Amino acid sequence: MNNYNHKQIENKWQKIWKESELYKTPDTIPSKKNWYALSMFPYPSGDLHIGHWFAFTPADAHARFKRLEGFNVMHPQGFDAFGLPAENAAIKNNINPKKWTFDNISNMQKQFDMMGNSYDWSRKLITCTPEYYKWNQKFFVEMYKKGLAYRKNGPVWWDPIDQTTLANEQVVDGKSERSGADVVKKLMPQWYFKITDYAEELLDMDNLEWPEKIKQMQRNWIGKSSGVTINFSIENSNEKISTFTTRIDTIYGVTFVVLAPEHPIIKTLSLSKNKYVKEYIARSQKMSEIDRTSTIREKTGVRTDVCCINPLTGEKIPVFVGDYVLASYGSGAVMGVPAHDERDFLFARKYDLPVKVVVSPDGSKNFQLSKAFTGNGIQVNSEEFNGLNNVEGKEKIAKLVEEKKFGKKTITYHLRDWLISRQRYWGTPIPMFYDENNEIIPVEEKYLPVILPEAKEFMPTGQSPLTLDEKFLYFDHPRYGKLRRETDTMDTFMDSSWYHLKFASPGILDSPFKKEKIDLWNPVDQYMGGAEHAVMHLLYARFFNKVLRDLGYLDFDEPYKRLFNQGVMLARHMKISKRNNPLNPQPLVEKYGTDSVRAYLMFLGPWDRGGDWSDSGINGIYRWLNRVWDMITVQYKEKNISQEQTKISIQTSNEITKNILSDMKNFKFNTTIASLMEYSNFLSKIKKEGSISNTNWNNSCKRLLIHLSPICPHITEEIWSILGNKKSIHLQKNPTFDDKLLEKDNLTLMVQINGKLRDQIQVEKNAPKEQIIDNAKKIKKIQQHLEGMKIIKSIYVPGRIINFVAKPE
RNA sequence: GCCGAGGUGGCGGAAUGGCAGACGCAGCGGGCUUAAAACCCGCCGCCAGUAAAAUGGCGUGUGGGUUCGAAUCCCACCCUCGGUACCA
Repeated sequence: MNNYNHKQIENKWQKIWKESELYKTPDTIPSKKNWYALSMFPYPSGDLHIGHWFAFTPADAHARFKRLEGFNVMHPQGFDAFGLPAENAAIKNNINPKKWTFDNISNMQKQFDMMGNSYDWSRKLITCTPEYYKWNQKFFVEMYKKGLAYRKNGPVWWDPIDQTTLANEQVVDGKSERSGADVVKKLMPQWYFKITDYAEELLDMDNLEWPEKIKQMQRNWIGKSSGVTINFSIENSNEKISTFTTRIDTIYGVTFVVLAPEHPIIKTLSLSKNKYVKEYIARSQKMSEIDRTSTIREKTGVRTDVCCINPLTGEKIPVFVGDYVLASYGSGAVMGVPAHDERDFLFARKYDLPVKVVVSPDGSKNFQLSKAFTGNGIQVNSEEFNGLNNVEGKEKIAKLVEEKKFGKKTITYHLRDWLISRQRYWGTPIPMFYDENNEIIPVEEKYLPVILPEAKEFMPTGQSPLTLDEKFLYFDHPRYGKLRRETDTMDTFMDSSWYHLKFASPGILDSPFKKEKIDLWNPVDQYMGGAEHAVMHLLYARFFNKVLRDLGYLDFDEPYKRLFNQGVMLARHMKISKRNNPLNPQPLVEKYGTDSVRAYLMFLGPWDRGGDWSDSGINGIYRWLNRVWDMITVQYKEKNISQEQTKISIQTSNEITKNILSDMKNFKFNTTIASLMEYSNFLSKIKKEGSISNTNWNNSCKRLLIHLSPICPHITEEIWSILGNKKSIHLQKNPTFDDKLLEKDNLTLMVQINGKLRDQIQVEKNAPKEQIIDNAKKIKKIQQHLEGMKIIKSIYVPGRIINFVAKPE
């Protein structure tokens, strides 16, 4: 028999699978249920590195496993092809972004082939093609007509390196998530999607089988908080300052009110006539957003010339401007309660403002504070509410505020509307016209797609490069005459918000997708990808699903039924250079083969944990696959068939299958492989002895191969065909197990004294408790340890342990 | 600060109330070989003990607790990673 030649085998089978269209998925197969296995599609950056392998090959193994379980599995792949890197490459190397993107795609697709994944490439999609982005545009127009897309002049995050605007989510620590630049706020007209309309529904994730961690992150991001909006009237004015608070129970403790520097009332009341106020506001606007939002920074502010009135007490309260108050949250103004809010406490101390305790932990009025007391307690100094628990106080005071029309209960969210427009070239053109009065006219469907024209100039200027294209910019409309086009393009998260639908319905040109096909496959049964998309892609896709539902395209509420996040593959302590790139899997594939690389990535540890990449240890996997190859391809010879070994081998086989079926289901590839290694070690011992029949041997080998096939699809397919099987191993069914066969006649029980292991004992399956305990007591070693002791209790847990609790006599 | 995950041999990790360290890497000893690689066999937590064994003690970040019994459950703390942060 030949030696294991991974290179030849992998080439051979990849070619055969392609030619026979083994992984092409029909929409339905009678008697099979559909299963949609989706990996988050990649950005075509140029090369697939080991991180991509870590994301995609275990996902493929899981999809293959579902196939063995008897599902009709669709496992598609495509390219998230719009985005900045293409444009940056264009600027840097003077390459056409389209060419750059498509070159990368063809290169990456070759690398994808090397992985041996079971992709149905007939469903491939590339988001930068007009056939795809046309539907972005159609959806956009429909959303506009429903009031879900709107244009607003607003303060937006501006990335000075990428020269474009960013959504809230794309700003991390005051820096651009993409470029790393310090972002600044700019006032510009922008397009938004009204994701906030769906905030409440997005919070409902009870029916999602997602990691709790991701759900929690989304909940935090949406940031629901309920409280009361209460209005403070201003002395000698008809204006009111409305403030939002979650602690209406502390209303009697308000000793000042703080406005955000951007608060509109500052203008209305001409508060900046006061030169200190004017200077303060000017200074805070110059300050970078990172400095302003730094929590370590001292809270500062400036006193204005006006006072307002606490509607409940009638007290006169000074009004400040302070940059620790954010214009974009709540109502842009807060009531200052220094006794019960950390920030207000620091502010009050700095400006020597009174601190009035209204909630006290023990109910005493003269409770002394060294810092704010933010816990629950008893209302004091709160007029008619004194003596109440503040939780109750909160309810009662809120009721009073509503009755007296001082304000009303309010719910606010941290979530802001999704900023969708980008002043960049390589994206979906936003399908809108403007007439001479700057009135917005959506592009009619017959004029879609608005084709992204070829461009020559990509230098970021703050305006979309499309502005420079006169031919694109103006349109002679039969009804409206000469119209100017919108030149902004869409955020690429638009593309990934519905791509999973397109996979289910490929090749359709007259509509985004066919509903009958969508319903066959969606929602996605198993979505797999990195946790870095927890609050962006995954939230947008959920929002978009609900929008499409409300537009009548879909009937279901959520796009991804189950989600699994693989961990991050780090490459620390390693220099990445083009010549010697430790992240490039190609040399490993050359040396050990795809199957070894796949198995090694899955063997490293739990998939959701990730780890520091190192290839030490892959040789162990390679050696093992070689042993499996030799063991099965070299003829088995019966020698002395033993009933005992036959029984053990059947037990072992059943046990292994039971473990593997459960581990594979739960993405525990590492323990699956460990079980397979154990099984092959066991079989190789059997082979040396020749102690089971040929039939049993063959069945065991088949079992091993089928279990291994999702992880190592090539070697298993080759051995499978060497064994004479005509139909692909990837079209087989999982081996089964029988719980009855797992029961053993004799068990080994551990014997403990006071919880310390002292010896073990063989017992018969159905032996009575008393007899077992009695026998255990008689063991020599146990007797030795019990010398001078008295057994006060004997514990017997069937199938597990015996424990004697003993004391000195 | 807050939310979440985690801390186990030289390394990756296994065990989620009952044999700690499965499986593998590295290492050590031996076989095969003129030799090396490959391959095969054996050993491999720490300390004490022994000619070698036997054997005993200790041991899952730290300290306490629950339990006949804890890596696993509870409390407090320390550290690492991920997320988030003046959200009123």
